Amino acid sequence: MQIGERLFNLRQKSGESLQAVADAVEISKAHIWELEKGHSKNPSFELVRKLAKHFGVTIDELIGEAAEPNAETIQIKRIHRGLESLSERDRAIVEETIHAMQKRTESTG
Amino acid sequence: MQIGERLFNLRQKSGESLQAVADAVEISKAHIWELEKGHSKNPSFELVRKLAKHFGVTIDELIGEAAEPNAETIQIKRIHRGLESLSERDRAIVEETIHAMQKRTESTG
DNA sequence: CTCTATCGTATGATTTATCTTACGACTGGC
DNA sequence: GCCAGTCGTAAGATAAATCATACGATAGAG
Repeated sequence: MQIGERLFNLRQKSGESLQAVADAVEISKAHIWELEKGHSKNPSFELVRKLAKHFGVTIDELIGEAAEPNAETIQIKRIHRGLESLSERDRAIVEETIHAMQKRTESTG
Repeated sequence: MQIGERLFNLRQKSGESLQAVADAVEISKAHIWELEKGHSKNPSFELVRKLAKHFGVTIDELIGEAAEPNAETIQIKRIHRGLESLSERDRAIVEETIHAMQKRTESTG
């Protein structure tokens, strides 16, 4: 179970500081650290939910026995989150960019 | 969200007393009552998990937050799929693009 | 080199979840 | 009638989560 260890791994993979995830889930960075270190176990359900959402993993992936996602999927999920804050118009631009990248990659290799 | 209300309904449906579910999830009956009455919100994740298991519902059914996909989330999911076919390098570029868009939107209003 | 910001760490304060205990209302058995 | 048990309710105590703050180390800007 060790939520602390998972939390630490997820944070390392996403390359964020304690403060960054603390801000994202609206909690003190001290508490994030305490959770990672195991000085605090049994976080509230609400906090677990926020953490899972922020890291783009399911609650089972954060707490349960499910395997941890690799760096690649974390990057994708982080982008995914960023998309939500964009306007539909901007998202359309992003989508075109991706299509262009795909075509370029196809022809190159 | 009102976990208390859900809890009460589930308990009524199962016809159990406060003490019965308290025993089942290994917690005091007082606390079950406090949760139902809303005198305590934000139970620990572990407790929520036990309660869901005891009542035979999923955590989502206990806490309740079913999200029907709208047009926006559909667009996002489409982009998400596109991301998977990109190289890590290209994805990093996409991410920067999104960040730039976010900043522009922030400053604009 | 110095100043400043940010990193992880850590401690003591505060808030909140959770527990212990007890109450009055209501039952069923004697 | 009374006694014992269980019900939901509630207040007060305790434990634990969460916070506010500060420290030394490190890295970058000037």
